Amino acid sequence: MHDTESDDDRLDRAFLALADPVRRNLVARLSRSSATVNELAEPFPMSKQAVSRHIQVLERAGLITRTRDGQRRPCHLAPAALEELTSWIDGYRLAAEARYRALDEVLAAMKTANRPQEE
Amino acid sequence: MHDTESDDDRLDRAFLALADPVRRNLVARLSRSSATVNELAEPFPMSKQAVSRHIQVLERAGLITRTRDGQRRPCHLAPAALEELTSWIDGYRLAAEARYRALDEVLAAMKTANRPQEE
DNA sequence: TTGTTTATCAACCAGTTGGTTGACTATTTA
DNA sequence: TAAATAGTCAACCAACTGGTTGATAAACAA
Repeated sequence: MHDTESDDDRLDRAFLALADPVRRNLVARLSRSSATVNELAEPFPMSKQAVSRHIQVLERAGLITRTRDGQRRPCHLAPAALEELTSWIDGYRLAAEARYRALDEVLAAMKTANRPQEE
Repeated sequence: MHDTESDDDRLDRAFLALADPVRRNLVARLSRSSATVNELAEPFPMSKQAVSRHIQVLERAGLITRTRDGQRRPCHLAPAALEELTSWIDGYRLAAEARYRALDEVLAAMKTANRPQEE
């Protein structure tokens, strides 16, 4: 299923999944322990169906996995998927920071070169 | 400006901003160097207005800043905002990983306790 | 001043998201 | 078997996204 899905699609779904306070709250909750739909839905002032759909969004994004335990469908956080996101972000963040540091050095060097005789 | 905005709102905007391949491409481009709207729009098969709006989404999310240079409005990546996102994710990722490691140890201990005489 | 370049604003439209309620499946329990 | 529990599916609706085109503002250049 979904053999031909691009990295872009995966990142789209993952970042979109995190762009909602309810779903981020679910991620936070699941980082403490796995939980069922009912357990996850309980704190929220909305229908269980709405929470179930939020869970599906997280699952399709690969951020959580689900197992079967009788009639329950426990949800488990998928740390590896979270790690992919931080890796993506950090690649560009570190490149930009390195560039800014290099620019600072150039500016510092120019400043020194312009006033070689000062203190 | 915007004194009464919650962390949730900021994270909503930032993750939503990254949940689009065009905007992620802009982030990647800006990690190499700052650039104007025209420069950023050039590679995309869409109107300059559409790219301008993507840039506004990134700016409102705090992921980029803009300066003025005559009639140009150069865009610059904001590494600190990216770092906030990785921090948020990593907090929960590391908690989950630690919990899973602890569970592995419990399971390993139970296995050993059940078969104390087996090698 | 006149015209060119850079960038944004406004109106419009198709598709998606996030909530609702009601019906349904599947599993467990009496 | 019948009834309760866990969860999903389907239809509906308001709000938002992401693209379009046309008009506009602001800074340069002639």
